[in-house]
Amino acid sequence: MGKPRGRPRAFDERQVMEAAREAFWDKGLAGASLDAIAEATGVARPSLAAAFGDKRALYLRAVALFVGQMQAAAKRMAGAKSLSEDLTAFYEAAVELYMSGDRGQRGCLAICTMPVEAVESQEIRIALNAVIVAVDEAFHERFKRARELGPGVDARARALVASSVLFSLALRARAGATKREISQLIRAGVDLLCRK
Amino acid sequence: MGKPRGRPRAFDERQVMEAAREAFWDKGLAGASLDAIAEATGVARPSLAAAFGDKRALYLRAVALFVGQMQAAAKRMAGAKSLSEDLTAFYEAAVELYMSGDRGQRGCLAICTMPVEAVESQEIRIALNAVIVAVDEAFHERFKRARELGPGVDARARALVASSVLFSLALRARAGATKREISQLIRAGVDLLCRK
DNA sequence: TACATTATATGCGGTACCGCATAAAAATAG
DNA sequence: CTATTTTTATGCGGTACCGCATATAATGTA
Repeated sequence: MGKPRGRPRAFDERQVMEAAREAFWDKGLAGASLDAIAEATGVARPSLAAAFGDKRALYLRAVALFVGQMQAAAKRMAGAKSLSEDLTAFYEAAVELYMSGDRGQRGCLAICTMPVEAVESQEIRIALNAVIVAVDEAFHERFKRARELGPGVDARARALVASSVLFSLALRARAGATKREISQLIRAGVDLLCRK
Repeated sequence: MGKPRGRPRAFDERQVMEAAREAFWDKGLAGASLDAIAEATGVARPSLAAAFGDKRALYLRAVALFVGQMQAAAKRMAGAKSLSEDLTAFYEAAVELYMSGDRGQRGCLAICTMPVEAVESQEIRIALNAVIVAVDEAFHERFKRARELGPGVDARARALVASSVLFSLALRARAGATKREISQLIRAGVDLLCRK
């Protein structure tokens, strides 16, 4: 493929996406403004619109970027160690992300900012559901391989509860929970999830 | 207390609160407009401001109204029946509320609309945390009384996971989960939470 | 009946926001 | 060098929203 025809992009698409992710992570879809993203990146709004579409489309791309990073972390859970070690490692990696950010803890971009939009926007509702299902399936995969649990254990049921613990961590982190409280939940969740 | 001095209220405060709750439940704080609430109730905006303060104050009152209704439902969990029956009954009562609404499922007003505001507004972050803690404590009370579980079981740890299941139900309902999926989660959660 | 008090109704001011339209700029292709 | 294509920059239009200020109405009190 040769060089593109017209005037080249003057901005870095990845940089804009990261700025958008930060803005939406802090304020959600309704609370964030394209003006702020445009100013933060030095890109004019019409350029954003041409490259990414409208505000909602940019938001959904930012969510996808975030989810992709989460899924990369989830692969560390692929069964290298024991079930409880893998679960703990994944929860801790997630919390690491949830508690990052200079301006305080922000939880999960998807779980903490999509639900509020999910009633008015079918598109976002479907995307949110896709995120939830993906988390369920990631845990399901891990539980299916868990030989620590007897054959009578329902891997699917465990996965639903494991997802719930993750969502809870996401919410609590954003609500300002301490690391100590977070750790207690991780321990309680893993302990219960690994019962025979 | 005698009658108040000046001109009497021409609107029903409770009716306004319910309209506010509906609006915020659907759209969240940023997405809902005072204009819409004013129009829906026939009350002019300045009257709302005089009676309830600004938008955020009205939102927090609507959340308090909702949480109060939830807590009333939680008291049904006071230990009348077995642990698993009480947990199931409470989850089902909550889900009943989460899946109500003509325009589709809305989940929990607090869990689904407060987090997005919790980064920018310390007031809402604290209020959200208070809701979470209240849920934790409600479950904690119930687990402390559960004699089905041995004395070695950590009631506090169980409560943290039980809360997580509730939050998960709230999120999934808003994401459009089916009643079947919701039921599976309740069953999986209760089953695990009642393990010895 | 006159006054004080509270609530209501209307309207203004300012801000922020999104989307689009138009014109200029920067690159490639012929 | 000209034409074409794509991006950029500026600006306009319209909408929605919140908060406040002012004037009016309705009630209790003297």
